[in-house]
Amino acid sequence: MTPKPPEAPVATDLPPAVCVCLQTLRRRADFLACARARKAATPGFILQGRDRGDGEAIVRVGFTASKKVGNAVARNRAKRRLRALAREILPGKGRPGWDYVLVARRDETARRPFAEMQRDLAKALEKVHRAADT
RNA sequence: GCGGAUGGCCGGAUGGCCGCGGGCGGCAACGCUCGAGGAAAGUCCGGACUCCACAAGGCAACGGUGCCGGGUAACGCCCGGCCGGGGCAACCCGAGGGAAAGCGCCACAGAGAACAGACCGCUCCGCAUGCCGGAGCAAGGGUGAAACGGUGGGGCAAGGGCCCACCGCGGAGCUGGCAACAGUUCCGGCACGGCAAGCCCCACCGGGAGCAAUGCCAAAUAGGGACCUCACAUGGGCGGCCUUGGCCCGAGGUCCGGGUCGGCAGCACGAGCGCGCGGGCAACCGUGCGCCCAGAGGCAUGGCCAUCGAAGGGGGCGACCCCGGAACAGAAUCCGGCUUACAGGCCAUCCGCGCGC
Repeated sequence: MTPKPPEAPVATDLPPAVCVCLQTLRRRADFLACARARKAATPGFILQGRDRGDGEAIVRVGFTASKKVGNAVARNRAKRRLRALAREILPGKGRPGWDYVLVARRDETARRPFAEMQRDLAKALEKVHRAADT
């Protein structure tokens, strides 16, 4: 057990004023469009992202956990961790007008320490954004 | 105490911070409240509910069920009983109607496997006394999953239901039981092998598709119909051709019907759950009181932390200490079952053995 300073809980360094206007992707076409765009792989998950270019400022996010991840329990748990991750990071680090998709990996998505997954997502976002800028 | 049988239950706990889905209140900020399972699983049976078809019923085909009685909305489920088999016992297992309607099959071995048959044999007779011929027999040996009744006695040349007793089998009666069936008496004569999970026969049951069912509301765009107004001017088309006349092809408006995206309903108050009482051996039924118990549509029930923590490891003579951290698994129209998966634990009843009193 790593003793953590109690005055530094994880969620308090969120930007307080950001409107949490995340929406979830609902259409297969949106998922496919993201899959064809920018990608960044991390040990716990794969990030896909693209600029919709429709002028809307909202950030949208989708989650994918295929049968390769495991049975229904494993898939649900993976998606829940990814959802929790997206809620904490994307309102601060995501770009307005973009869609993101987080793809779960077998075992690692459920097992990797959450703090590392948070760092992974921040780095992956930078990578995807940088690739889009050049 | 040890070993076993059956039935049932639980299957991580508490708290903090940040979140998610539904409901309620509020203009809002926000607050309150509820939020996975015994299997939510497999989708194997039975229903509810919808739409389609047919509506009385009968026959045929196909599929299913199959000891008896009860329970239930219903079932292939459950309860109680019967029969057969296993176990010292508690108890467990069994698709358990019909093979004296018919067809088919019964490998290998064996003489012979279904309206019997004679390999080794047994007995008698004959003589040419032999590895002979004739006649009788099916008890004994051997094969097999199964051998055309079994055991004992009489009888016989040797044998054989040939005769007798008992058992088995079949028929009739009586007694008990709602029944399956059991017990018993008399009679018969040995006539009747197994498989129905091969076909079949008999009895009973069964329309089809499914919540992405189905119903309602209904935008833009394109298109359909009715009416009104304008244009009815050029042009085109139609009635064989020409003239006159008519209709259609145009624009605008109103209305109607179908209908995609989308929205709403179905969609969670029910064959509901808990406790008590009554009936019943039980499954279950009746009744009183109390309760409201997930409801999404990219699919909520999560992330992090703290305290505690079963199994399992390791150390110690020991109290105890250290490591370790929870099985199978995640609702999608809803119920009743079945089946399958499941770390570990708890409770109740019963049986056998041992010890003590």
